[in-house]
Parts: sequence; structure tokens; C-alpha cells
Amino acid sequence: MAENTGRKRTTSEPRLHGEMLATSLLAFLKGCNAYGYQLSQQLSESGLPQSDSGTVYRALRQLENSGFVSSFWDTSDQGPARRMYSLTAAGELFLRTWIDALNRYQEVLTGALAGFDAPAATEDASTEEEVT
Amino acid sequence: MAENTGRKRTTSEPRLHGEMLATSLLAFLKGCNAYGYQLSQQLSESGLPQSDSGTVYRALRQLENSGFVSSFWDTSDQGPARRMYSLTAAGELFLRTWIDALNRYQEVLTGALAGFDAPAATEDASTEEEVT
DNA sequence: GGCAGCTACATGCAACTTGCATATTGCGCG
DNA sequence: CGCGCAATATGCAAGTTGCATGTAGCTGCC
Repeated sequence: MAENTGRKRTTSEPRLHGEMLATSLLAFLKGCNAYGYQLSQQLSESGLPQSDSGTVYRALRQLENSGFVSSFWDTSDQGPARRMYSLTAAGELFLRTWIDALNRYQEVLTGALAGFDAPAATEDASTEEEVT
Repeated sequence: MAENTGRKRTTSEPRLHGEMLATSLLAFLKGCNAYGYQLSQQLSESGLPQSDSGTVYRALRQLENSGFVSSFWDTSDQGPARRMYSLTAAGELFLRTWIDALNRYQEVLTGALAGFDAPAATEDASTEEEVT
């Protein structure tokens, strides 16, 4: 049974992944160093969509390959060894650049809504001016 | 020539794709109906990262499969037929929901920056300041 | 001791996505 | 007519992801 493995088209809730996951991780690492399990849990409590822990670990490895984070094995504490991650200078720069692009993106989205809520000749008419 | 097909790891600039591409398209369609070629060009001028036209066409088809846009062939004008897209009610709802999630996402990112510039008691902050 | 359960990380697999090149069709133009 | 643009579509290889599962170390508990 269960001949559906690795499905993507099911009706499961959306998951955080890709660049948004990567940059969220960078953002958390800017606050303080952390390891994967911890970051995975912070994401769960962040109000963002849920993320898969396997995807989180793989995202961290990719960020390391890209030089945006660095890691070392931490065996100083009890329990299984943890891979501690910290943000690099390149990672910080990338994060800032991303936030810039994000602002443009958000302008596109909210700009569309503004045009909707104020109908009446939304052709090329810039109706409102700055009235101070 | 060019025995590199389908590469991904080359040093090309980042491209807009995935959910951010999809929602940008929805946003543009909220302003007015349009066809793929047009949307692809609007994206080029939007200040967002570049996007591949093939990816744009496929994104529009997926949005249609998901019920977020609808389309019909427009042969009213000269030139090759165009597939005109328009936003559906479901698409509008999805767009609003996405924008909500986006705001949380942006709080995470900018919150990290703020916490960095103003370091002080985050969680379990060792409140041991200079106590003499 | 035995062993369930947690922490922490990792991976196999099928389905899905994507960048680039290329194909197709209809039209205007010199 | 041949050329190029407008407009859409697709083939392919490489990359990405959700889910399940596997590994290993430690703790609690009887």
C-alpha cells in the first residue's frame, strides 16, 4: 500500500522552503549562533509556515557551501554532538541584499492591492497626490 | 558548441521563480488582464530580479491548474494568438493570504537586523552587566 | 541491565521545479 | 522571399523538496 512516496501534489499545508527558508535561517543566525534542531524549532514558533526538518538541515549545508554560514561540531555539552552554525560576512551581505529585493517585491504586491481598493479609472490616472 | 545543457550552478545572476514569481504575476493581473509575453516584460521593468520567459509561461499554466487565474485565446488583434489571463476570486484570496505571510516573513528578517544593531536581552540574556 | 524516548543530524526516493536552448506559428517589411 | 519580431511552448539535465526512515548518543525508569 501507499504507493505514493515522495508526493508533492497532496493537500498538505504549504511548507517554507527555498530562498525564503534560507534567508530566514540567516536572519536567525544574525541574532545568535545556533544549530539545526534549534533553528528548526524557532521556525515552528515564528508564525511562518511550517518547515520540514530535513529540508532545514539541507538548507544549512547549502548555505555553508555558498559561504554564507560556517559550522563546527560542538561536543562541549551533553547529548549528541551538534553542528553549530554562525553567519559569515558574506552571509550578512547576502541577507541585506535580499532584504532590498524583498522591499521591491513587496511594493509590487501591495501596489496591486492599492489599485484595487481605489477603482474608478485605474488606467493610467495617478489620482492621488501628496497633500500635506 | 555549448555542451553544457540545463546547468544551474553557473555564475548567472539569480532569477525570479517559485512562489515569488507566481505571486508577482497574480499582482500584475490584479491591475489588469494580460498575456504572458506582456507579463514577462513587465517583470523585466519592475526592478525585481530577471525571470526566464519559459518559466513565466509555465508558472501561468500552473496558476491556471490551481484555479488562481483563467485564460482564453485572444485572436482579436493582429499577430499570433495570445492567451489572455485574468485573476479569479480564488487567486485574489490567495494573493491576500500570501501578503499576510509575507509580512510575518519580513518581520523575521528586519527583526534580526534590529536585534543586531541594538543588542540587549533577547531571550535568556545574561543580564550581568557591569556589576561591580 | 534493558529499553523506551528524546535530541540531533542525515539520507533515499519519487515527484516536482527550473535555466537554457530551441521549436513553432503568424505577421510586417524591405 | 527571407528575415526578424511577437507570442507561446517544450525537451533536457541538474537541482530542490516532502516524507519516511536510519543512525547515534544520552536520560529516565523499572
